[in-house]
Amino acid sequence: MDGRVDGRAKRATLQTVADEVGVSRTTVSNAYGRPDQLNKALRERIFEAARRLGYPGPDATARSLRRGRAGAIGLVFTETLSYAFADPYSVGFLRGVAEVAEESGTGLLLIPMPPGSGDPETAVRNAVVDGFCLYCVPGGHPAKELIRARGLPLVTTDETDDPSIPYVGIDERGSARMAAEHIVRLGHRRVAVMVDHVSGPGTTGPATLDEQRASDCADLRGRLAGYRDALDEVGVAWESVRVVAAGRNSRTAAASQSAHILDVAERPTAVLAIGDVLALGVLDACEQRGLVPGRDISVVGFDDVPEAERARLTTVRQPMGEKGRMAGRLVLEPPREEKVPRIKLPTELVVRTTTGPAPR
Amino acid sequence: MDGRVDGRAKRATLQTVADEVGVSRTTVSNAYGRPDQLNKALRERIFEAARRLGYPGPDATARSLRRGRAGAIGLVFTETLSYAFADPYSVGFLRGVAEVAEESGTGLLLIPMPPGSGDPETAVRNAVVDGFCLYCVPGGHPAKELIRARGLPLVTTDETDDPSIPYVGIDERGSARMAAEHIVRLGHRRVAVMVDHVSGPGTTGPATLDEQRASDCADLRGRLAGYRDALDEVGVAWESVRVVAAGRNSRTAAASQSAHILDVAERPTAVLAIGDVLALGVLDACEQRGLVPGRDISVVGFDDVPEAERARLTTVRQPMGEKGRMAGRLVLEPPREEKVPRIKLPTELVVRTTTGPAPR
DNA sequence: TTGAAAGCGCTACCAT
DNA sequence: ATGGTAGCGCTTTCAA
Repeated sequence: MDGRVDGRAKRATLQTVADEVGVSRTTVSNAYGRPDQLNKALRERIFEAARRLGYPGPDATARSLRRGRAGAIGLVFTETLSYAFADPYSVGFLRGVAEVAEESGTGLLLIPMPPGSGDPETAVRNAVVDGFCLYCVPGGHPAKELIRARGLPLVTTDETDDPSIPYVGIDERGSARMAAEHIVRLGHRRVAVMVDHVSGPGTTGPATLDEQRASDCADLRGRLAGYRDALDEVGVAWESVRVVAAGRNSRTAAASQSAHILDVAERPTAVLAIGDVLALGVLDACEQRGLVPGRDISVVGFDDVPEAERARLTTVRQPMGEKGRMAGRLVLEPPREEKVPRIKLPTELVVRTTTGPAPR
Repeated sequence: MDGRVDGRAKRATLQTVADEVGVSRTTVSNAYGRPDQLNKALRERIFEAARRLGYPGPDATARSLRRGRAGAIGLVFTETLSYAFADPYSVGFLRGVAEVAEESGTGLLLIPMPPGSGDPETAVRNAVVDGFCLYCVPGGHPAKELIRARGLPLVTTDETDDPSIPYVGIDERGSARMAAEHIVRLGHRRVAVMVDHVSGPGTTGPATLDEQRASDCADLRGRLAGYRDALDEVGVAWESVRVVAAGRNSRTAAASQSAHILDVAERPTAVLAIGDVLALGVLDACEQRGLVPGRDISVVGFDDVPEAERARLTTVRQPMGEKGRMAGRLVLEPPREEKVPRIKLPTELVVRTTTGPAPR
């Protein structure tokens, strides 16, 4: 019957103000949204009445509903926001999206969707947005279908997604290959790989081949395949490559799990990390052990986060900001063509001082 | 007349599906929102019809309007999101807010409101949120009034704000004083201060007393006052303290503006930076000049960001995450009491190796 | 278990 | 320059 029964407090509305001033709702609405549609004096009178009545201005939700525009784009994360913010790579991507959002007066709705917490369906359903960026949402994640189902513009940054979803990213495999080729060219043959996690988050230590293949993260699989490509080329069997999971994408986690790489007989001479944050952790571990990167051991990262330069880390640079900007634009102004955009941005090997010739 | 004229595409709605299945809107609504209100078979039939008709599920905006809940809390920034994300301190705060938001299935709407870009009024008015966190919004910023006017729960982290706004923060002045007292106790008397900016962003170099006083950022003024307290105590005239603006809160900016501190006759023996990011920049500049922190010059930061530990930076630790969590909670469940909460979280001086006795 | 009615608060359109 | 009308798409209450 009456919405008020829902427990909402009675509040002043457009109508209240209109009645008070003795004009129509339209006019009050115009006072806020189209100042040029009424004369200044009336507008002032309306605002004055609004103040008196404690009318807070047009309701944002109602306005969105009527206008058919939410004024926000949704960023979906499957990790906790805490992690998302913690990695400078993510931050770079977000900055990119934010830039284009800012330009069009659009907000960014962060939609946390970590494994245990809450119901992904509800989170997606209730998000008041004009489109979504899927950001590190693994292939099989339930959120993906829900989001598609909402029928809003959608962009993903995850490589092997459904080809019907617009995509912006990099050539994961080729880029990883560059990193590994660099190492191989320097003569390294005993190589280890550091990843965040293969199966669920939290799993640490060496990962079996099966586990690697089972990873739900396409980007990860792509990078591993790239490493493998380069190693195959020189006859290094992938089975001989120890793949170690840090458990999560954190510098300290990587440092501690580095024990599985550094403290073993026949220590690898090179470590490929699938992200700079992990690589920096490996470097920390090296330092603790008195190993000099570039001389005693070589370390290559991925991303080229700001901190990588300071650490003189050899890494693969990907244009994180540009990725974010492209993704943002694609959501804000979906191309009308039939063809689904699939954009690959260029990457580049940045050689600094953490890599050097393989020690004999 | 007809809303469709607005240019919106015709889409399937609840009603469409209801008609197709031959039930009422209520029943379809229940199928989505209250599964226990109808039998399984009917629910399936409804979903099936929805699929066939391309009905994307209940519209989030309409649902929000009807329910009176937006399902998001607004985070207002007056800098570009790019900067906001770039500082680990901000990130720590955001992580805190995110944590409590996640727990209650609430999203975070980032509302960019940088000086030049777009209209703050529009941004605030259109934000579909249940409350706001004001985050580094200077005292006189127009956004503040607009947000208040919306009448939603509101929390600020900026100290000397309107006392009618719930506040969570730290004792800026006392904390800064701790930092300066530490320096003073080590015998330093020639002291410089590094700030991000006093007046508008972008102003760099030494700042006059008038400029310092005119700063619109209460936190900054509080910290400067704290430094001054400690220096006054030992007879160091504040006029003799060179306050240098980096122009913005960035490590590289601080490094380059450090010239105004390090490359002058009678070089200061200690530098107080109002944030760790700036302090790290000062350290970079010291390194370039071959100055050893803790021996040739002392540097103190503020915040205790993760990077500070790695750099062995002496600093004032503030609980950024806790600040965020408290702020989030205060917005999500505004206390019903009359008294406006004003929470000050504890801080702590963390002495590492960038400070040492004043060189003679 | 299902449905009819009653709006949530607003803005676009057209007419005056 | 101002107003009347007609919904935007949904959920809730109450009754059947």
